[in-house]
Amino acid sequence: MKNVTIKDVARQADVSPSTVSRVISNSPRISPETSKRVRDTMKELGYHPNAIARSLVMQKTNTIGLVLARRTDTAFANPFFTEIIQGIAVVAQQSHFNLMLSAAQDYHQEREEVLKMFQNRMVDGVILMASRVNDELIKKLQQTNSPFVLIGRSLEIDNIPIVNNNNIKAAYQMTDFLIGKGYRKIAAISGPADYVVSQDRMKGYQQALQEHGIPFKEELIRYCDFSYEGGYEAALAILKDNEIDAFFAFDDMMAFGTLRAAEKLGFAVPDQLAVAGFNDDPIVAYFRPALTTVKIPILKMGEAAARMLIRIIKEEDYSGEEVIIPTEIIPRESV
Amino acid sequence: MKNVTIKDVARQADVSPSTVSRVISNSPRISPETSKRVRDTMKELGYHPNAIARSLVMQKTNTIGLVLARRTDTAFANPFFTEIIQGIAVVAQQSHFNLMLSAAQDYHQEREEVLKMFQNRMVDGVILMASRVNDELIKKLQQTNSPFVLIGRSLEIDNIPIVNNNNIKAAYQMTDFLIGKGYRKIAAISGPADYVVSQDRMKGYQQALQEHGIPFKEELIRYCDFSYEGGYEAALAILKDNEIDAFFAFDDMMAFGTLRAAEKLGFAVPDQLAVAGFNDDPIVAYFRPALTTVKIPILKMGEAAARMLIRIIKEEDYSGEEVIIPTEIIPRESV
DNA sequence: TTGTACGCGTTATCAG
DNA sequence: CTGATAACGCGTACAA
Repeated sequence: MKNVTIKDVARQADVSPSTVSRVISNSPRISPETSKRVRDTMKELGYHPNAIARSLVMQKTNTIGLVLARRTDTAFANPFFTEIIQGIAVVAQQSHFNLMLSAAQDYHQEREEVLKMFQNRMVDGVILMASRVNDELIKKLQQTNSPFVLIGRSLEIDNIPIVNNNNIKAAYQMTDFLIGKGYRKIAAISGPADYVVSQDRMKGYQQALQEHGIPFKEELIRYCDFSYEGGYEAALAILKDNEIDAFFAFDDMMAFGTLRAAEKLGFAVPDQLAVAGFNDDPIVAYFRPALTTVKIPILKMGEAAARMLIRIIKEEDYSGEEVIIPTEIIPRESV
Repeated sequence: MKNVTIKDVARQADVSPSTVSRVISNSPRISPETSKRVRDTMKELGYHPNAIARSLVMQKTNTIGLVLARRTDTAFANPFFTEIIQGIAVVAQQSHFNLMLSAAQDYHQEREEVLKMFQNRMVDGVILMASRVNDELIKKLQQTNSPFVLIGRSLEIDNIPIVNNNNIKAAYQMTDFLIGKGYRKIAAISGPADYVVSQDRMKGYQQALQEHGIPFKEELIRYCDFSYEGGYEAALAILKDNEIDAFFAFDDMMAFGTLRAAEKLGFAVPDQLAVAGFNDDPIVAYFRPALTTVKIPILKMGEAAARMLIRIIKEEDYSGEEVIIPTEIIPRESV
């Protein structure tokens, strides 16, 4: 049951290991006969190249890393992440890259995991989904020339490989859409304040209000987790002390929570209260009332990120760019 | 920017490479002074062991593989899989194992992917989530002595490492529960017929009917994808030609589809028609009417599988076992 | 307690 | 067109 190596093939085919190696890599300077003979013995012996040994000498692992920088439970509960992973997995597959997954419990651990992946030479590059501001991890990766691509981070840092949607614009448009529908007292339920997505969406929300001459009220906004429970509690809190006619939740799961909170307090949606979300998770359309939301082509973002990373790894003189994926408002029943 | 190796450390600390190696592996026979000196220089030089090189010599990758054997879109759309992944990821992390993810588009490609992982020596073992009957992949893995653990496969093959829930029993209990509630004309919506889970749940369903003296009717069962759309269409088809008082869908997403189909045709749930699901996906509780379902501790199954696989890999004389995770009926509004 | 020499499976360089 | 030989970075008998 011993593993058959390049040497075994060489011996059997009566050539040197180098020749076998050349056959494997389709080297042009090799006679058709030997090539065939070697290929035959490879089949015969059931030979498969050892990727580890190859990695060692090539200094390339053909592996990309992905670390989820949230408590894994919240990360996986949100369909957003699984869809991103899906996009990445498919592209990796097509490009003959392996995908290494790692889950970090918090922000600090994410840093450790990412650095470890590089330090142990397990990956050729990573895709980062963490979205906090002010990340020294980024600097570190830049300093050490470690290939990486960001997903969903701010645009404020320049010249950095990133796949994003324009959160400011999207939030602006949704808010504008709500105002156009006649809503004036629009409350906002945001994700954690230190996430760039939260900040950007908040900006767009405020911009739209301002342009329509609607005063921004601090008491109409709440920050919470990107979760059903977070949205639920936040909505209850806002409804308790304020009279409003619409909710704009910066995430679909939060929007669901909002929906149920409104329902619980006896508000009819959308007649007495409108609710809008963000993401267009696949599950959204199945709920009642169906959620009006901002569609983000999440899958495409994952794919784009993977493609960019692989290109950065492969091409010496390409170091990534900024890709903005366009969003779209999906009107449904909840508004 | 060159990578610092064991040799660099050795030279700097004025010892031999083997000594450094011993320090790394905490070899007992080494003087405290040299140990300290070596450790210091490791820090000083920013040394990190190269996992690839280590893998090559140790013939261990410390990596477990996971391949999703569905069209990736359907795989990821179903929360079941993401939760399994989560459980696996957490345990892998704790055990200092890497997790390699791979997505296969179909049954045949799954086989290729799994074998490739082993042939290229990328993994020490794999976790399989494919659930079709009669799998030669399994045999192949057994023959080649490749560590693996199954999740959710049949119990019919003996002596095989597997984490499962007792689908027959669970389906029996849910059907029995429905009958106890007074329902008699219970239709079943199953996943694909060649999946073992489907078959097992169907068995339990039939057993319960039989024990209560209720005749089993072929026209009251339908097979479809594990998806919302599948359940929706199946329910419509059944309702079109039959008069029934309850649906038992063998998956929550299908149950949702069923729910909406009933709604569409004007049936009030649960007053005119009961609907029961399977899995207890986290999202279930948020729907209206909230779904009565069979709770499977999915996360625990992932964890158990990962733990078992790692133990198989590490312990020479342990080759896995059969772990049955208990299920539980969660009564909610839909029944 | 430490150092030397060899091997893990491949690729690359340099001769021939 | 092909074959030695030397790396890649590390672990480990065997010696000292």
